[in-house]
Amino acid sequence: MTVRLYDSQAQALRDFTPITAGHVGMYVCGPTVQSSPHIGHLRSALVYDLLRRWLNYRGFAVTFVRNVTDIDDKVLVNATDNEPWWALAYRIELEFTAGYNRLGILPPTYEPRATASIPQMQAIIAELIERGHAYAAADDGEHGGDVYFDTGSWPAYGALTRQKRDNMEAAADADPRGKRDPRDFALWKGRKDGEPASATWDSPWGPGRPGWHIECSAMAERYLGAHFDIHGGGLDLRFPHHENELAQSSAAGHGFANFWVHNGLVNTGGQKMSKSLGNSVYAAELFEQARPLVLRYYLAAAHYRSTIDYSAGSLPEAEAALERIESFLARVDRRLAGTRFAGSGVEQVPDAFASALDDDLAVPQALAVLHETVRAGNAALDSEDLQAAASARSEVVAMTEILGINPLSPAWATNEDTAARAALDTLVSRLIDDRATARDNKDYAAADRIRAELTAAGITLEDTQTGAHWSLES
RNA sequence: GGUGGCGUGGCCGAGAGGCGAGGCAGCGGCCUGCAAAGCCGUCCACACGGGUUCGAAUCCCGUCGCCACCUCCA
Repeated sequence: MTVRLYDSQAQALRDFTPITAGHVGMYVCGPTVQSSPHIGHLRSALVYDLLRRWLNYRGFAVTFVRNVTDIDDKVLVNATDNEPWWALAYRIELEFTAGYNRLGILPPTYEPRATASIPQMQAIIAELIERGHAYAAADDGEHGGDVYFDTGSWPAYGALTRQKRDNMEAAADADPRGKRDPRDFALWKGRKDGEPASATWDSPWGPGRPGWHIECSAMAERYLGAHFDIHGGGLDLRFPHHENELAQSSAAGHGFANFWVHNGLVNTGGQKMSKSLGNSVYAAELFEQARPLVLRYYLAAAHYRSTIDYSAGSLPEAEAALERIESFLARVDRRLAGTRFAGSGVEQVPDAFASALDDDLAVPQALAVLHETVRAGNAALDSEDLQAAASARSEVVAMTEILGINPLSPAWATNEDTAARAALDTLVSRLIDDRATARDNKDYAAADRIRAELTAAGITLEDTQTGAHWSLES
């Protein structure tokens, strides 16, 4: 039962062995809080939530760090006179947190903001200058204060994405400022005219702010140590962000990440989402279209490394698949109520499910096991094999619990599930009784009229051995 | 120019040398007063052309098409 993970740096599956037995340190690049969360952000966070839950289940104590990049070019650009950068950053951060919560994504062990680790960033920069891998740009009176990483001084530069420095497109840099080489990247950005004092920190190289890449290096090391187990993030961060993190941390003499994990992106219409195409799918509209549980199921269902192509039909399909699981659980609990099988026993996960997740978090195969168990459970109910039905039930609960999609979990309950539902039940039950009477009298016309009325109102009836059952059409 | 990925049945989406993943939709049957739900069956796919092999969707070579990264991006 060894967990295997695909390490993007090795470009291969590797057996996962933690640096410290029984413990896992995991760093995931969180969002730059510059604009509202979209479907891709949700997927990324969810992927690492699943990995974390699985490592947890496998007995590892996981220290999970996901940062908030609250100071960066984009944050400053999107700030306005009415909303300073720090207010914007916090407002957006709250949107992300709300989205994560709704999807049942567990809060990280630590969620550091970049602005709270400036001294740690400066310490790494100083170390890099000391070792000859970084330089302060020549002060031409305009560009003073910048510090750059000297990519030419680090032969391993390009190791993560297997690119040779000589082959890198270098001309795209519109503003080389004080760089010695266009491929060098900023560790420290000297304050520019017009930048707010609140976004400026003192440093040995003059006032300014940190570069994006150094933020993650510093926060990862601050909370997990110089050598930790897993570094995750979106595939699009591989280069330059992660390549740069790796270069600067290694050049500073730190072991850094043992495994690099990258999640696939979410496309729409076969293309990546971008502001210029205007095809971004934001979290807010997704939550309008589907229950959070459905959204979680949908985003978790594809393998974490594959690209998902989101389309209008995606969520209804996920809804249908999920309803199979939900209706089985409802059905089995109804049947088992009052029997000696009620209240499931040991909730264990089938071996096939566990080995699927051990194998590079193969959620699709794990879901196949889940659906097969649901079918077996339904078949057991059909044949009145309550023992088998009860064991299918406990397996289903255990599996969905690990994936965070247990429909019975209180996390998914809404307020309308309580008071309003009870009131509705009183009314619907009366109609169901009337219909039962009609059916007893073979007055099917009257019975069907009642059912049609309920259907029109969005209520579905199911006749079962224990009488008619109603549910709201979702 | 460099780096990486993808092309699977009506749709979504796994797999990765020999047993028809799973879901959705469709069709047939069972059940039902009729439905619904459920179960059983059915729909035997892997871009194209070569090759290796007893056997290839899976490996090799080539071709075509699509995408991503190399510039801010989960």
